[in-house]
Amino acid sequence: MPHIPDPPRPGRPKDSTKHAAILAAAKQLFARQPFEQVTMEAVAAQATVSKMTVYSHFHDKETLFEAIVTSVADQMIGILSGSDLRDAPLRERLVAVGRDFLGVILAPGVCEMAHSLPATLRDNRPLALRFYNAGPGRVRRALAAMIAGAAERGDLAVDDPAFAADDLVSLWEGSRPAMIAFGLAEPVLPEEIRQRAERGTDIFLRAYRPDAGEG
Amino acid sequence: MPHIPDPPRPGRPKDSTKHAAILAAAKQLFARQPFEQVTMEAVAAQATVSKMTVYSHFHDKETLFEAIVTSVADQMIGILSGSDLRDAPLRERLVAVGRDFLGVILAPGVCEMAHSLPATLRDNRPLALRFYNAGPGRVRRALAAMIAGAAERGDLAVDDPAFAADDLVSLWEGSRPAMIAFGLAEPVLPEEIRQRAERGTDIFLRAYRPDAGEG
DNA sequence: TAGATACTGGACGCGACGGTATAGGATCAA
DNA sequence: TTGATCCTATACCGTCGCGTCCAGTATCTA
Repeated sequence: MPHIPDPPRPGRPKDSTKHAAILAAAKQLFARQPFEQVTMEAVAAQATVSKMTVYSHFHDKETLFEAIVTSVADQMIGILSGSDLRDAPLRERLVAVGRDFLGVILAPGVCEMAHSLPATLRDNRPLALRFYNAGPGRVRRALAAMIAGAAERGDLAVDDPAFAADDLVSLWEGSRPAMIAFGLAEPVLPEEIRQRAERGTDIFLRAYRPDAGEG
Repeated sequence: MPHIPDPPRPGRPKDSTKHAAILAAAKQLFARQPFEQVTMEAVAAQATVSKMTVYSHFHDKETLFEAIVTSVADQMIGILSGSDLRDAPLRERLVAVGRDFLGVILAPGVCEMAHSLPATLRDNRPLALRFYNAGPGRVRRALAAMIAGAAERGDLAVDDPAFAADDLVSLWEGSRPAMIAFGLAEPVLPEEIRQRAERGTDIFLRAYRPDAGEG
């Protein structure tokens, strides 16, 4: 996404801080309420900006929403593409990916939104796909590759790396995202994220360790 | 919930088939769209009933929604309270519970709704709690008890039965519910439910088998 | 048969919200 | 300074959906 460097137009330029403020306000509101319940007036008020300004930066409510989703997706990519640790032992690599993944998916703002997204995105397949591929999908693909490599080296006894990656992610998450979405649990602390990543990884390794004799 | 047997009132009695039709129509619509997008007119049309009739049976849109949630929750309880199989081997018992659970949670109508519920129920804790306790919560409690029993008998090496139950449910579900909610996958066939229940259970048993030496 | 209630269909009041219009002040480049 | 554009504030329009009212008809009990 190369940011075209403003072809110098006459008149007063747009205030990029307002743009950011609107984006931040919308992100916060969409995280709390589903699409229909977020009013453009509320976004404007939250950003301490006139409603007209909102419409001057984002033509549409849907355009604004898509900008949010895209932004979160990009943020996910940024965080998740860093965690690899080429030559650390397998467990450490998995735990690191798990920590990053949980850090994103359980973040105070993201988690609630992630669970109100489906309802809104069900009739917007392209955007839904993009979001999924930037977050959960990306992690699953990376994990499947790591697992396949470990299997070839004989470090894991795995039938299908994709299934195994799914298992690992599921063990990391547990019921936490659902509970948060239901409003039955508070957002997690970093300490719990670390514990979940380690616990899930250990259980995974125990289930798939080579001497378990599973084809 | 004992159904009070109609204190005989004068005049034409309410048509219970209409009541059921409204409930069914609403269940179908709420499964597809979030709360705000379902119009009472649509419910009436779907039930081939006048809008006024809808309001005569359910005072409110929220009342109707709560009736749906309650109905689904009761249905869950009905299905899930049957699966126990007192003296079958552990694996068979777990697989049976898993099949029932997945059958409910991945059912064509329930799964989509389950993922639009949180957004609607976040400001209705009691109802959210009731739903959770009737479905996922109930299963987790039952599983924790079964797992604790197996651990006492030495059939499993488990630190915390509640965590372990969480792991098992997570392995059963995988990413399927999320994918369906995002509209990126179709509702599942019974065959896949069986496979998931067995696969998840086997992986769980492998991770927690006693000779793995985990405290 | 009479009285009471249920169902239908259409019309409608009302509030909420997305989006537009307008007018006036602010801020930039030339 | 000028002209173009941005931002604000407010008023406004159109629509949509909830919930109600009403007049007419159907159905039940006594």
